[in-house]
Amino acid sequence: MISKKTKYALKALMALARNYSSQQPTQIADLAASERLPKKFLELILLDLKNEGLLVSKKGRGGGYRLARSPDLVPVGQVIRILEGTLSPLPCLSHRAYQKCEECLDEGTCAIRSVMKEVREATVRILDQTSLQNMLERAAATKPISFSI
Amino acid sequence: MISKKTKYALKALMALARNYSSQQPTQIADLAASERLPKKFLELILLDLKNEGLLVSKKGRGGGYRLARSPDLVPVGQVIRILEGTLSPLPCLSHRAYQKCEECLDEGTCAIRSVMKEVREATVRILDQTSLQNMLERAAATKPISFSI
DNA sequence: TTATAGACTATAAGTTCTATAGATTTTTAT
DNA sequence: ATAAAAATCTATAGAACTTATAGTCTATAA
Repeated sequence: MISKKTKYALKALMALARNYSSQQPTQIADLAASERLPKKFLELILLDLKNEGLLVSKKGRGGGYRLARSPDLVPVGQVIRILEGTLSPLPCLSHRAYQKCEECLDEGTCAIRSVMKEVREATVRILDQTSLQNMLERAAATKPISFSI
Repeated sequence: MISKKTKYALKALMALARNYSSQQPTQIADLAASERLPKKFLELILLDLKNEGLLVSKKGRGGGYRLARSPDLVPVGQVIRILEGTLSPLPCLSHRAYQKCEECLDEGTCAIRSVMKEVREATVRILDQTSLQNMLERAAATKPISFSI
């Protein structure tokens, strides 16, 4: 189960992706309001995303946040890795956050690890092939009513 | 990331699956020792699995736990659902533990939900098609040294 | 030089995770 | 009958993580 923090990050990034072509930064307060996210919590999340290179910021009047690169170059998997630490269902399967299972005698023969490896691979395949841009297109495709009236 | 509790449950169930043909119950203390799991914590886990119908128990001398059915009839997915509550990466995607996302205006057009639905489906596909029996076979297949000497 | 907006640090309530302790109940063997 | 064995049940508690909020600091633009 992904955390609210991760979900908030994705919501905010989607909003920034929609504004990407405008070249204008979006302020935290506006993002929080439009996406209905707690403002102070969102601050921390955006800072994190900035420190990981996904966002650029500008202080002072007219400032705010922008995507550091085009929405089609931001895989959802990368976002989740930043917020959750890893995509892996087991610590002993993670590249970024590897940790040995203390009670495990032999990783090489651990069947739990073997099954979960399949899960991780399937998850990675989906999440790293889906960009913010893909997500925007999905939302548009499943929202026909806004256009048909 | 699955919890230690879930991992412990799978380890214990694998051990019980290996003993299934003997028709003899295995005691908590033996399970805890052979799988290197904290005994009192394991008690709670086994009780949970019993209440969900995966295990049968017998009290008193010669008692212990046994699988309620053949290892090939126990999907890993069911075990994880019992311990984690759901396989879903989002509360709004879970059948068993559905919860609306408060900040979400429209589930039908939520792109995060749409991508995560794919992840859930891939995960379910793997975990519900893999039984305890399959796991035992995997472990045997990846452990050739024990047999080749 | 003042208002604006992000950056940073601290804190804290709430929840979940991980685990242990102790008393109780059921069953078997003697 | 009774003693021993083993699961069952209830309570508790520390640690970690999640989900925030508050307040101060720093950079920028008008």
